[in-house]
Amino acid sequence: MSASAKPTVNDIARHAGVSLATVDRVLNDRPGVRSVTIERVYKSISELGYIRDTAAANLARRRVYRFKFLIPDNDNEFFDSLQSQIEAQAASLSVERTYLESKRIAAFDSHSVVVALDELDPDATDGVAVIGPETPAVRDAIGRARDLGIVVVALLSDLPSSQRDHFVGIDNTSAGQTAAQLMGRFIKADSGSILMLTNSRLSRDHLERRHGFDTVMSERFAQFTVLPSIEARDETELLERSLPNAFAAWSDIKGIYASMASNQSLIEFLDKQSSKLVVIAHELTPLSRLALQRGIFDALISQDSGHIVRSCVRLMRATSDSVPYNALQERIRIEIFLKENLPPEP
Amino acid sequence: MSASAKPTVNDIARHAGVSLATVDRVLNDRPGVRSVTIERVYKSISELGYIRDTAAANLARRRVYRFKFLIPDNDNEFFDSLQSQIEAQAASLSVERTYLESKRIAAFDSHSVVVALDELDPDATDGVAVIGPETPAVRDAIGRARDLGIVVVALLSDLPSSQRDHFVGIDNTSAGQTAAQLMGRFIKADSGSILMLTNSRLSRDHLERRHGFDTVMSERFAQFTVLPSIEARDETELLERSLPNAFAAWSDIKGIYASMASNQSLIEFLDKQSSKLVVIAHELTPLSRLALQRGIFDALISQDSGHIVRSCVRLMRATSDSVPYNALQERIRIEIFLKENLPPEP
DNA sequence: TTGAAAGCGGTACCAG
DNA sequence: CTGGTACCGCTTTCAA
Repeated sequence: MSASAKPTVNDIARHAGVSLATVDRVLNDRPGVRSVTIERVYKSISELGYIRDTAAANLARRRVYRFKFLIPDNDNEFFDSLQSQIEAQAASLSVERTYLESKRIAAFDSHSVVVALDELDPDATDGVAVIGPETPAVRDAIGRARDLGIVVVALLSDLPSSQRDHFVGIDNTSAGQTAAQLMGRFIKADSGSILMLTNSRLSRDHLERRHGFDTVMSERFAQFTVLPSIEARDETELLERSLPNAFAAWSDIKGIYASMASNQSLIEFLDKQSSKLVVIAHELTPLSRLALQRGIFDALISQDSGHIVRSCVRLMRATSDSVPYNALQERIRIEIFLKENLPPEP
Repeated sequence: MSASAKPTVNDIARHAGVSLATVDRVLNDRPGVRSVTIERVYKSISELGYIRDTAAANLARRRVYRFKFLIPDNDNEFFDSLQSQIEAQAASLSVERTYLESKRIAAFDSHSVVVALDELDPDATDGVAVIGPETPAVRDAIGRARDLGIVVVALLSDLPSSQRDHFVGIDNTSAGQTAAQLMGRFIKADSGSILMLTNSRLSRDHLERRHGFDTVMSERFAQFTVLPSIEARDETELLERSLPNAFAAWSDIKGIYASMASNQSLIEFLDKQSSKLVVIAHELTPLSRLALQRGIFDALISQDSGHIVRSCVRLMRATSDSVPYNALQERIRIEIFLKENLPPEP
C-alpha cells in the first residue's frame, strides 16, 4: 500500500479529465451529469483510492447539526445527569458545528412527548433523541418527525414498534438478568423473598428488567421468591406507603432490586431498617454512589450517561449524513459497580 | 449568549484593526509582534468570544499525526485484541490524518522496550504508547523520547517514575479489590484458600492487583487464606507444573484469581477439575468469554481495548497540540462481566 | 451537461 | 514588525 499523499478531488478531476465541479456533482450524486461521465469519475475514484475529507467538506458546506433531547421532567437523578452531560458536551461540540439542546417534558405522559415531537421545526432540527413510553400516539408522532426528515433516536427505553432510526441504551433484559445473578449469589440465606421496585410498570425498560430478573431467579435461584413489582411514581409514595407495607406483608425479605433510578426514599427507608438486606439498584448517581460506599447498596447496574450522549450525537450525525457508523462503539455497556470499582468522583 | 455566527479570524482581524497574518501570529504565538498589538488581538479574541476551528486549522496546516504502539509479543489474547483495535481504528483515523502503527516487542524485556523507544524517528513520530516494565533503563529511554518532542503514554501498566505524559489503563489496585469483593461474596464455603495466578511478578500492574486483592480479602473476608502468587511466564509451565503442584500442596482451594490475561491453560486445567471453584479472571477475550458462558469462569474484570486505543489517540493528539482534553472521558473503567451482561460477540 | 472561480476558517510565505 | 495573498480539500453559485 503506497502510503503516499492521499488523492484529493483535484487529483480525480485531473485523472478523469473533468472539472472539479463535475467531480463534486458525482460525489454528492447531484443531477446534471451524463452517465458516461459519472462512470469515468467513479473509475478514477476507485483507481486512485480516493477518500473524502469530511472535515474539509463540512467546512466548505458550513454544515451545522442541530439536535434536541427530550427528557422527562420528573425527579430522577439519572435524567439530571443526562441533562448535565448534554450541557457539558454542547460546549465542546459547538466547535464542531454541532448544537445540542435539551428539553424536559412531562413525565409518564405520552401526550407531552407527542406535542414536543410535533413542535419540532424540521428546518432547524436535524435529529431528536426521545425518552418516552411505547404508545401508538408516540409511535405516530415519531413517524411524522421522520417524514419531515428528522432523525429519531429512542433513548434508554426502546420504541421498536416505531420507525425510530436508532435505539441508544442498554439491553434491559440482560440488565435484569445481571441483577438477578448478583442477587442470587450475594444473598447468604437459603431462602426468602425478594422485592422489586419500579417507577412505572408501563415503561418497556421496566418490563424487560423484570422479565430478565425473573428468568434468572427462577432458573438458577429457585430457592428465592420474587414478589410482585411495587410501583411508585413518586418518591413520597414509596417511602411512606409502599415500602412499609411490603415489609409488613412479607417478613422474609432478603433482597431488594430497585429498577428505577430515584433512590432517595429507598435509602432513607434502608437507613432506618435494622436487618441488612442485599440491595441492587440502577444508575450511578451522587446518591447511589454514597449508598454504595456506605454499604447500604451492594451493587449498581448502570449505563454511562456521557457515552450515551456521545453515541446519540455520533449516530444522529452519521444518519443525517447517511454515512456509516461503528456499531460496536455505539453499543452501551451494562456496567456493574461495586464499592471497589467505583470511578473517582467527577 | 448570542448564539449568532461564531467569530472567525477575519472578524478579530477587523475588530482589532490588524491583518489576518498578525492574528495568526498571535494565535500561534509566533514571534514578531509588538506586545501592544498582541494585547489588542487578545482583547478582541476575548471580546468576540473567538474559538479556533481546529478542523480548518489542521486542513490549512496539513497537519498529520503519527503514533506508534509498542506491545509485548508474548502469547496474550488481550494484547492481540489491542493490536487488532489499533489496526481497525487506523483505517478510520487515516481520514482524520492520524496514522497508527503498532509494533510487537520482546515481552518481559526491558531492553527491547528501550531499543524500540530509541529507534523512534522524532521527525516521523508524534507520540508513542508503551507497555513496559518499570525499570530505570525504560525510565531513561522515555526521558530521551520526550526530550525529542515525542509524547509518551504508559499503557495498561503505569510508569509513574518516568516522565510519561499520560497513563491509559485501569487502576489496578481497585481492580484487585473488585476481584476480591466478588470472590469473597461468591464463595459459599466458610473457609478455604484462594490461589492467585500471574504472568510476571515483576510488572507493576500485577503488584497492584495483588495488593488490592489482599487488602479487601483480609479486611472483609478474613476467613479465607490467599496463597502466594503463582507466576507462570508461559502457558505450558502453568498447565503442566504450577497448577497441579498448587492443588497437590493445598487441598482446600476454593477460588482462583487469575490476574494475567492468557487463560488457555487455566481453562484446560479447570475442565479436568471435578470440584467447582469460584474463578475470576481478567480481560474479555474469545477464550474468556467462552469460559464465562460455560460457567468455568464466574466473573471477568476487564477494560475496553477499543476505548483504550481511542483514549491514547485523543490524549496524544491533544498533548501534541498542547490543547486541553476531557479527563473524564479518558478514564478507563474497570468493567465487570458476568455471563448475563456479556456484550454480544463482535 | 459542464467548467471557472469564489469562498469556508485557517496557515504561511514573501514583501515591505 | 506588519500586511498581502496563495493555498488546504471541498462545495457552490453563475455562466457558458
